[in-house]
Amino acid sequence: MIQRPRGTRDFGPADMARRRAAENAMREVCHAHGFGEVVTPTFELSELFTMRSGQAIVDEMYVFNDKGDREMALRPEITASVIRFYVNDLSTLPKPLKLYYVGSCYRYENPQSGRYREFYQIGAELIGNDNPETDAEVISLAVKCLRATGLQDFEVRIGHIGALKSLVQAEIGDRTLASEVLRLIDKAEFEALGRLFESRGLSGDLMGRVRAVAGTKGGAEALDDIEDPEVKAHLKELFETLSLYGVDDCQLDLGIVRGLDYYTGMVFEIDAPRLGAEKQVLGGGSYTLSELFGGEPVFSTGFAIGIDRVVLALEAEDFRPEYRQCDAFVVPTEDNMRKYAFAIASKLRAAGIHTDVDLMRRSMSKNLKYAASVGTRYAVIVGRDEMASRSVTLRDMDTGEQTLVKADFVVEELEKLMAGR
RNA sequence: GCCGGGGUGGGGUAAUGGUAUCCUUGGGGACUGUGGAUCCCUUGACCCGGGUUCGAUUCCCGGUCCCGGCCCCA
Repeated sequence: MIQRPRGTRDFGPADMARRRAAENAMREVCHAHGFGEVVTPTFELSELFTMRSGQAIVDEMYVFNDKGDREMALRPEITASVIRFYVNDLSTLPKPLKLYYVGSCYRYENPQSGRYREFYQIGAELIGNDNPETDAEVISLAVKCLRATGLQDFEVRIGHIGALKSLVQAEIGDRTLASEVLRLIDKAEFEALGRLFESRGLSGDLMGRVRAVAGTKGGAEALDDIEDPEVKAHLKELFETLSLYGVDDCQLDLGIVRGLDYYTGMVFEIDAPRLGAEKQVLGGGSYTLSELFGGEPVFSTGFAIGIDRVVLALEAEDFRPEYRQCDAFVVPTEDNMRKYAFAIASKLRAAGIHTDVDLMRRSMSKNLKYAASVGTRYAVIVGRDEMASRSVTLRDMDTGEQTLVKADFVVEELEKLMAGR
């Protein structure tokens, strides 16, 4: 037996029905917001990702040399590919350019709850601006995607890198040191931060100001505590616009740095508290990447949702839609009725009704048992009597109620019955 | 990379230093127009490798995978 690779999963029909339901709900919301789908390669030149995130991430990527000795990597995320695509081919499209994507990503990490080596993301990028209404559009899209899946229990935290970045970079000339400080702030490791400040002879006064800014969090009322006037005005307008979109209950959290150098303004994260250690289901913010890949500088705002974690969170909320393989199962009562059964099945299928028919040459009772065990809603029984009157018997598998209907109207009758339930 | 807990048919389980229990599921049959029942038959398992032993599924070591946590999280 061949084992499945570590950190990967197989999904059966019932799992996929649930996953696709969540995915399709989110796709619909993206389209409703005017975002168009893009697909980019599953693997890229590994340079694309190291340019963005540094050489260190090679350890956490699936990297390999292809037969032409090019260094490739399975994508660990999709934003870089989308921006590469934009810079290469889409940069002359009218702005704002609104793109979304769905796909698998790969990271060589140790699997645990909600963390896999192959996982699935849906994300969106709005290319062209970083003003408050753009941020609101993107956050609102993110929240509505999650709501559309049926998820109820999640927390939106919104921050702005500008506040900390400008403070730290203005006070610390050394860029490396500054980004180290930002990293520790992101981790909320204030003891380590204190030690760093001490060893590098930085003033305790700055430390206090950093802590004050990073500790600025709370509901919309906390917006008044923001010192940086530009950040305050930006976030105030953002929160107001979000409210117009019906997105309230967002938390302000200026401690979010998202561990990255390339975010430039608003950053946001969404957690599903019912999940375990890996409870973040979404991360995003505004950034500039295009010039890194050789394009004109342009602001983008985007996010990525971890589909796997959304599905886990839905399960934690006991949201498990019923899965039905088929709506109708055509049952011949005896062997010489099988051809009639195929004709009826064909008619139902042509009408788009999810239909199964006996292929095992089983007896009527075994067929009914099979139809019940796979959760079919209606058995369509065809036999000598039905054929004689050009009819079929529809049996509701839950109630046992049966009706004889003309074969010519079987589609309409079934649709009527299904709509009535 | 590190730590803890696990690994018996497809799923769920029991026992055991002498190759394995029960339930469920799958396949078939009886039955023959509602038995979606009932009865019968049947397929199918000790994660992998090494060690100890006359003999290992059981004990020991290593690996692997799963579950959870740390680190990390673009």
